[in-house]
Amino acid sequence: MRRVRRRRDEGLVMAKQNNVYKEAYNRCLGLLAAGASLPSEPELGAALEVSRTTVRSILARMEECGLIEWNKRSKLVLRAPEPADFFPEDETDSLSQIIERSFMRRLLAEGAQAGMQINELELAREIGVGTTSVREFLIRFSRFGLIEKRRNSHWVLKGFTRAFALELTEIREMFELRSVAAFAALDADNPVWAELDAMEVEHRALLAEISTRYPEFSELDERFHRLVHSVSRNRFIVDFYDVIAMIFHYHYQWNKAGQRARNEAALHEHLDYIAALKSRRPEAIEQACRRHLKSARETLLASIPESWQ
Amino acid sequence: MRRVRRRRDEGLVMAKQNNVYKEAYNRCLGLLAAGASLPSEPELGAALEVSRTTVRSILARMEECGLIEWNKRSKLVLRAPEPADFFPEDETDSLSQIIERSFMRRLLAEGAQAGMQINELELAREIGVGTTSVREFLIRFSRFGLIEKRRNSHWVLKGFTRAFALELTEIREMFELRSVAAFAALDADNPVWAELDAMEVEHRALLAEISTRYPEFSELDERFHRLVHSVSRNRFIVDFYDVIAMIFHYHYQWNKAGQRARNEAALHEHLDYIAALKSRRPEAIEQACRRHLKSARETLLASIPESWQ
DNA sequence: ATTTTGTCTTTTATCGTGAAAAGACATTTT
DNA sequence: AAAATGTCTTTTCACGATAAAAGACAAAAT
Repeated sequence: MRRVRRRRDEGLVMAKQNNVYKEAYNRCLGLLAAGASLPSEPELGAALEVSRTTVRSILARMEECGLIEWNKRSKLVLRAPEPADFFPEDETDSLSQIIERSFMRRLLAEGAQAGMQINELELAREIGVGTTSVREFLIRFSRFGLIEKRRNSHWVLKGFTRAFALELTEIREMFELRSVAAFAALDADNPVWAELDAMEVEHRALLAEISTRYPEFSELDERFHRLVHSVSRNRFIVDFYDVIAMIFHYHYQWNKAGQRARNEAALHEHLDYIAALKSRRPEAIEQACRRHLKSARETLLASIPESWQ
Repeated sequence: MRRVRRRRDEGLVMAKQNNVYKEAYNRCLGLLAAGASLPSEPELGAALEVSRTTVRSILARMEECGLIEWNKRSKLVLRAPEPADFFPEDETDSLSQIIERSFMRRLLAEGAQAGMQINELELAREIGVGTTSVREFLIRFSRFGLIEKRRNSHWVLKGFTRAFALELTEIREMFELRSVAAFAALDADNPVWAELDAMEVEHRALLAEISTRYPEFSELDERFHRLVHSVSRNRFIVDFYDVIAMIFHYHYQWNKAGQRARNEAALHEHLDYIAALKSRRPEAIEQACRRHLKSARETLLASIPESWQ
């Protein structure tokens, strides 16, 4: 079943979605509430992380919508933004996000078997995008070790198996143990200590309201481990966390059973881990690190459906 | 300066180079000498690792050139191939090889500075290929940790610096030590031992004629270390050797000074390393491994021009 | 003298297209 | 019956084209 190509207002086939503009526009609506007028174009560009070209498109539409009065340097706020002013969320996603989500849904929904062929053209048609974007996504995705290319031919799914999880966690443990070893040797005035303190506060705050806020743990978990890995000062270790984060991100999506209890336990482990780091005692650090990684590995292994083993 | 687009014989702009066919054709010429007639199409396809479609194109041209007489199942060899029968080497390279070579030449020749911008369009024009191929190459190349993408914008060169070499070798040493630890625990009937024995013979043969054959060491070195890493049975460790191999491949190209002496020393280290592995004594293995990796690291560090530090 | 704005150019992201290469299936041969 | 061949379909690879987004630079404003 072939999906109809999406078209732009003008009626012609699009070459590129203006999602950067739409996403930045939505974020800029948040800035409107902050003051009576907006800063200069370069300042806005820096704040929104887009070019001045995009900033000017945003300002032009804000004027059209009666949100601001724009005259050269003066950008007076006329009214607060309403829900209707925002672009719909699905128009602000980048193509690669759309493709990634579709691809992962497919992978997890069908219980995709190892050895299965992946067809670029079919994927592109199903998602409703060009083949180039799908190809580029698959090339980027291949570093996660889940797919492999046959020259001049299809991709092969290696499968999210128990073996994959074990290989992944083996590397994770090597890298994290190496990183925490460097942690203890850090100067007392290294800004990482302040970041660690701030994170400890966040952990305690989340733990205090765990019954309602437990879904927020996933994001905090990633930030905590990225902080630890950053201490290694090794780009390969830092980059490898992308693989872990990706797997855990989808892991959290497909395995919600017992999530609250798991997150609460992990929070306690993190607090022990942080205390050990602050003690600067290598043996205590290694022990806390190993304990947490062991339970993280077990959680991951338990989440893999039997049928994929 | 813009290079003229290459064109096909028919005079139209090409969509795809038929380099798979040309490269397989050249290899098939080697098979002609072997016997009085060629095997079946599927067998040829398996031998050359191409589809039957390509095999049939090859046979058609071989008949045209008077190399064989082809009638259904019978493919009689009429004459031995001459140098003129081969396609020129530069027509058999895949686009990604062409792009990689050009890119690396640029990187090494200009003494490319860290922080330098990389422009897809400019690269594509300079090499004489489409932007899509360059984009795909850069995405694949990014996993080597030498370049980084700015969203919706250019790539940034991080530079082949001393820091890069240290980060790379740090991981390499972790991975290789982990792999050799698994080596000692291997069953006596594991085929890896036979491979190791065969490699020891190759090492001794190369060492015996080192004064003339020393350039062959590079390839043997890669095979030896890949064998070691394969024992880890971890895809991330195995795949990481691609990064090392890539760096060392170009390292050998830009630093030929003292190559003979370096290769001879490395051969001796490998032989010690192999002897240690065969002894199955963990301490001996670790010691031999560390010693070799240390000198490999020093060689790599010494090869980095001062100006890139 | 900076910073900001207006205007214009260049590059990136994405598409549709077409030849090369792979693959599927019916027919023929051993 | 199994393998090989002939024929046709589908997919991959690579291109040029075009809107979106970034970026460059001169003119204007503080």
